[in-house]
Amino acid sequence: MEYSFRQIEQKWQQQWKTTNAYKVFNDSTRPKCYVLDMFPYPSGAGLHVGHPLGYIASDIYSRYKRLKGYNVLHPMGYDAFGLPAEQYAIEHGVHPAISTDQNINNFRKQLDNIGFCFDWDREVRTCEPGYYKWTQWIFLQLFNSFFNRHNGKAEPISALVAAFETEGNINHDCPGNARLRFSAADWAGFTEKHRQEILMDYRLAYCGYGEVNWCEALGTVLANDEVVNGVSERGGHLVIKKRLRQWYLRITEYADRLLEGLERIEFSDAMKEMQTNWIGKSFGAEIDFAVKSEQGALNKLRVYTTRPDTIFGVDFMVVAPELDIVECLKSSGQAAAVDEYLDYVKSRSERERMAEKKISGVFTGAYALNPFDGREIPIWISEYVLAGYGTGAIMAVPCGDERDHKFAEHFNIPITNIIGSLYNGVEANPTKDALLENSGFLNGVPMRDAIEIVIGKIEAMGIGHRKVNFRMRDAAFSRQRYWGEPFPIQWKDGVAVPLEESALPLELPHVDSYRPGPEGEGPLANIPEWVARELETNTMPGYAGSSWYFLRYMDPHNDKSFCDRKVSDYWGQVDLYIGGTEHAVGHLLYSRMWTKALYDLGHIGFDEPYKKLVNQGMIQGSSRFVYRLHGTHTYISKGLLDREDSYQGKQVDKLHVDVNIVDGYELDTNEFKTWKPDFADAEFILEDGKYICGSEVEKMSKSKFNTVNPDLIVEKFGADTFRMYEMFLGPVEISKPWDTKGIEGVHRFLKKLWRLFADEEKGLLVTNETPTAAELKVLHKTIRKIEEDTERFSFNTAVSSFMICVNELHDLKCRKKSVLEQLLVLLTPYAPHLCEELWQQIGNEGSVLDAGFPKFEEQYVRESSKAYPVAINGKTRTEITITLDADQQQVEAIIMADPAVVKWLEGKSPKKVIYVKNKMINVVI
RNA sequence: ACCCGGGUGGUGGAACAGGUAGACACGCAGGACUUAAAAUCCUGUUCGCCGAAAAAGCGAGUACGGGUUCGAUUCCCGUCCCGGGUACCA
Repeated sequence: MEYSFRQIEQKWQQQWKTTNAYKVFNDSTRPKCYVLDMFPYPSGAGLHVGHPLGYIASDIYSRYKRLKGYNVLHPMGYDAFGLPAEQYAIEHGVHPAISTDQNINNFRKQLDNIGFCFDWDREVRTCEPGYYKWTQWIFLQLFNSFFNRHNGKAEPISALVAAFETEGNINHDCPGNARLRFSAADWAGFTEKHRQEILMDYRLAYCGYGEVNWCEALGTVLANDEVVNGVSERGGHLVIKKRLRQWYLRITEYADRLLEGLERIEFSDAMKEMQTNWIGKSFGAEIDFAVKSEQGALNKLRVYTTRPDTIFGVDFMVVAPELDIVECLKSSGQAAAVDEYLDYVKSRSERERMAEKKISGVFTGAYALNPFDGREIPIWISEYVLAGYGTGAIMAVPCGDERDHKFAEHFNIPITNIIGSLYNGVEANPTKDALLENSGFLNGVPMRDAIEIVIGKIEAMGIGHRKVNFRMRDAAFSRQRYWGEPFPIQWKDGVAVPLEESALPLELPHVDSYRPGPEGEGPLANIPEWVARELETNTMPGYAGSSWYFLRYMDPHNDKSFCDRKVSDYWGQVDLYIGGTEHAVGHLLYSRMWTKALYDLGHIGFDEPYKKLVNQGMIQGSSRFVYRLHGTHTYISKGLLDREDSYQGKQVDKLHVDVNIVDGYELDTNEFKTWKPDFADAEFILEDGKYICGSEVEKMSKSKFNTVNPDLIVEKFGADTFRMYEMFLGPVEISKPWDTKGIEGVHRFLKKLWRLFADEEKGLLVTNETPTAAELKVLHKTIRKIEEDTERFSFNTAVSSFMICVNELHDLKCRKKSVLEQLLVLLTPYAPHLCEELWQQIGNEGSVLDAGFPKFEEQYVRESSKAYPVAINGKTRTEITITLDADQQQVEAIIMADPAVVKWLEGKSPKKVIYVKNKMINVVI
């Protein structure tokens, strides 16, 4: 009886399917547990070994919770809309629906191979009308709502209209237009169109205008990372900023609640910090500075600052170059320089602008006047100030801000020191603790106090006011693309009119060409019938479907509602969410916002989607390289090279080679010759009879030939080995390169475990004898460790513990059923196939999936003494075994009698003996 | 540039609340079984010094430079390198 994993795994996968072993019901007397993986995008490249890392972790946790008696929801589906499928369609003419379908089938086959416990009856695909009907429905909920700042909640827009009719907007500041003020009478007098324009400025999903990266040559809008140095990545065409009509989500209204919610959820501190920084709440003031300019067209410059206390240290102003006011500021002398600089900035993406180390900027020729001492302050423009944040203009205080300091140094702007000796003339000091100097009426005042004093003063003078700002902007919610959800919106006389609920889903129509429409519109604008119906031609972005999918899994077939309220009340929040940090400030913020809005409107009973988040690290690729003598078919083994790029002084080209035809670092030269036609005539210069490849850690990607298909690993070693090996690689949250070379060890472990139960010739060896104390100690140590490690997602150390357990039981020659069968249950979440097989072989009824997690009993592992490390002055010198109940005096007496300690004391008497119970002893001389 | 994370033997990693650095594996070396190989089993394996070897011992050591502490991989300050994110990749 040998461990034939292939046969065993296929048998149980089939069996579990037949018995519906993973079907989950929405009602149960057992406590619920919802375990979710981040939604995968089904890419054409298929699954590589990096993808399943998180899925295996969540699968283990799900199975563990099931053994612990929970009703576990662990679903899977596909975030199926997206740019790559559309790009593929443009290049190959294949409809995205078809390629997406193929990709999904491929993904599914690969997933099935690994033996996950997903309830596939709950699969969802965002691109199916049955799903996106509800994405559209939720969009309409947002469209038909506004954020009531008085109670901090989303409410129906009808409530706002009612308020406008009776009192105007006196109690409801307009988020889209802060200065808007009207009375009930005004409202009554407005045209319907005007009213709708006003309401648009309140809606949670609204239409506005925004700048995009426009590439005229491609006729399309580009993502930031498709733009490199002002030109398109594909083709190198010029890219400029263009203003387009866009949909937005008013996520900024939720900024405070998104911050507050972080206190109630278990995300890592790093993740909370990233979200907090992204939201970027700051307290400061807006201050108006009088302007002295040649044109005289602008009388004040409004800046936002978090440090009004430094107002006497302002040495220059910086205005975002794209602000309209720049035109009014420039003097005739500076006009040429300003215009030239504006041209430069136009070609720069926001990312490039922020990443730029080189300091650039131009003086406008205008001055602002310090309201307190009348000093003339030159107004500059520079790309380091962005139009979208604050007022798009800052007051620069070089002695207190590093970027301002560098700018001043670069342009030789004199620096005013307002913090005395705390400024060293070389580096800015951003302290808030200095006593102000050179600061008029603020001299001698601590900066912290001065903040309030200045705000009070500018408010009294009517030249500014206290202001809370957020770095976060409203989320752009439309794409000029085909492969996304259509908006359920019609445009009538320039007014957006929502479709009736009964008209949903508004299905994505078929198109013959995926080319963009006219004027930067999406492909839908090319369809005459669509345009004739006055339907919105934008589609929703990738994160629309993924912002609420966790709700649909609860009730995936419901055609009356996105999710029945009773069902969402039962499942509630996701208890464990596993996914990568790359979603930190995108998906994770959007879905939190959607959840809050749905909660406010009474559709669900909780306002945070994910109770606990565990981040999974990336599995990187370990690329392999061959070295070709330039212009020949001769390949040089790595060890023979002089340098990476030269062999005996001649040039060598470094080429990626498929990692799958390399064993460790040794190339299979025969396979290499058949890999690509180019290499058929390859000749090799070997070292020690081998061709040794170079290596590098890179992102796993098809183009680098470093992807490894999990199918191959499963084929060779089995799914159970694959699952455990991925966990054994290291902590789930750490990124690491994939390397197959350690997998043998995990496979050997499973075979060794198998041999505890059975022998190839003799068959089953398990006995009904009573276990010894030593065996029970091993078992219970392992129960405790596995439970602890699984609870804290330390799967790599859990695998180690299993290995230790099996090694020890092997040394004890343990064949006792009562011990071994409990070990099987412990291991089931990690290696379900093998455990189910042996569970059945040793004569158990029913499935090991529901066997119940073993109970740890302390009595079997109790120790009475410990071998203490004894250090002299912090250096461990010897080890002495002492009973655990010894007290300080007893311990001192024992160690003073120890020859090793006596030797190290060299006749001196110790100053102090530090004794930490159950840890260590340190003798200080 | 900014925000977040990471850096420990030849390799992946362990050390969970500041207490024996290197668990568990891979690889490598030696041995057993075998005609041989595979599989399996046993022994050793941070580096340096001492030593014929074994045993024992000494010194150094967790990216680098400082600090706090009886004691630092762990806490604090600074530096370097790598990864993720920076708003239309998902």
